[in-house]
Amino acid sequence: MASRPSYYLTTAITYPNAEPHIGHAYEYISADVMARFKRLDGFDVRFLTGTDEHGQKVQQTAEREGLTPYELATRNAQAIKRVDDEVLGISYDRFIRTTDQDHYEASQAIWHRMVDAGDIYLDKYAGWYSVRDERFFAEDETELRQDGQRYAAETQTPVTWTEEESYFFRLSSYQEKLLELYRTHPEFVAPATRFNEVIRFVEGGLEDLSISRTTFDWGVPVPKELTAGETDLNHVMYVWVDALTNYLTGAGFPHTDSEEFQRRWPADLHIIGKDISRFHCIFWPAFLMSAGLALPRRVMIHGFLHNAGEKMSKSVGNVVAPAAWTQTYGLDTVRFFLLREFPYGQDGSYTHDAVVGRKNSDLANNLGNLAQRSLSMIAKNCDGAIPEPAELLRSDVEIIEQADSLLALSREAYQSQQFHRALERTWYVLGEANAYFAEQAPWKLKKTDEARMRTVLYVTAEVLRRVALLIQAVMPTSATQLLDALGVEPDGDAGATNASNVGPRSFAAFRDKLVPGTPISKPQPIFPRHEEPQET
RNA sequence: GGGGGGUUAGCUCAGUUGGUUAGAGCAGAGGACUCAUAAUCCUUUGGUCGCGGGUUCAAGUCCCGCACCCCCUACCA
Repeated sequence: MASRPSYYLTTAITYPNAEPHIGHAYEYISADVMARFKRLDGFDVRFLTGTDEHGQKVQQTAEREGLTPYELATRNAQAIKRVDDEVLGISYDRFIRTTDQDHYEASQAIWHRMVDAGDIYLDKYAGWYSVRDERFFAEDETELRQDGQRYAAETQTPVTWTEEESYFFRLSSYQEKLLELYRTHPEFVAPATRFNEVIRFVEGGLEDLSISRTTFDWGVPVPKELTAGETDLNHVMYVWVDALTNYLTGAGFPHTDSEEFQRRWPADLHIIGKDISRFHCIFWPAFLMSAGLALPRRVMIHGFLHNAGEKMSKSVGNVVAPAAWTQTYGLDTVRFFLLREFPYGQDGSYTHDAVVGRKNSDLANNLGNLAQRSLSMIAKNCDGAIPEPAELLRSDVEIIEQADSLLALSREAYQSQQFHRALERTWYVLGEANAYFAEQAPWKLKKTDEARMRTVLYVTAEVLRRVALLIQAVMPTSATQLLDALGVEPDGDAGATNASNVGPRSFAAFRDKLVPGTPISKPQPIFPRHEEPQET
């Protein structure tokens, strides 16, 4: 167990102020696929997801609804967890809440470390504040109008000069260190276009960062022993200090000597959306450098999903709930579609026709039908058991070798989260397998050369087994059904836990072979075509 | 305003350091087969590579200009 390499990955934690939509599901699913793939590949995986519950908005919403902030956060966190559990089948190892007790300890501990490093100081945050927008604007983002009042150019709201006591983090002193990090670790952020934006931003100069608030109290308190003698005000941490630290909490911080922390930190992968790349690619490594902690190995920034090219928004009314999709198309289809259709890291535009196209063409026709036709022939013509192959011919060896190549190719693609590449190549091989099957025409061989027929059916089943192993991460339920249908010994859980590290359904068994004589049952279609609901 | 990216078949996109007749999938057309989920296989229609110049023996691929589209330009999560 301990000898297996660790793989620690995280999603962003969600701010629980709205129902999760398909864009959230995209992040959870892609991280889940990554986690399952690594577990199936023998890694000791830890997969963290959860909710970011502090901040002024939660506090205000709670007040409006007559709840305490914690009650509101709990209610909404449960709604998100329910989507993970009941709608999307997310195999997280811990659902972390930033209100968890150990997270308070972790947040205060990293703050302590940054103070010890001399990177935190008390000052005043001053700027043009818009009460209506609840945010500050820079001088050049405002305009003085005829009425003598200053307005925010972006939102047209009046602003007033406001000074507020705040602790600051010496971000400015990390500019060169960050650039050095980017230079020496080109794999630290992907995709490259996002990374370039980050680099250019840092090159443009960094100002110190305000990292505490005194105007509300729903947050992790800055330890009193650290503020004594400096201020009488109660400071809570700026939410991003608290939020980012969840990744450390999930690894056992602040117990840096613990076996858990030693094993899990640094994280191998943070999966995030493009809206929060700055926090993860600039602030986060700077905080960690200050705290004397190792940096995560990679930040992967996924794109946003658009509904038929339009941004999802409540006002337009085109927001898709994950459950609406899984009910319409099926969970495995949704998972497959999201990873196959869009290059990970780019924005994607979905339509009903696009989902149905993938479901019918890729799943039902190319994969489902190949399984159904080959397994049906085995059930009817081979005494209902995996047949014994005769000597393999060149064409047999070639298709087996193509299937074989998919493991290395998938590993490489997953290593850089190029999910679509792995799937694209897998379906190319399935196309080759369909051509092989048609060319060999086992239904004709049945009348002329039964031994050859058995060989063709065996080879086809063997290709299907390897494909099924690999796609467990993407479509755990369907792939499990396919492996069942192929008579592969039941084992593991399609990557849901480390129980999938070894055994006949792990990647360790990729080059094993189907055992002739293993009985199979009469096949049932695993990937049905899409049926439009009856119009009435 | 400044910086960056994009514009290739009906649709979604690949196109390496410039080099022979510009590719894939889906959709469309024709044929084959009948094991299979009206699935599969074979063949095939379809592109002035946004527009205009330029460099070069040779440009989708480099340079300049133009037109649209998108992203970034710090403290809302």
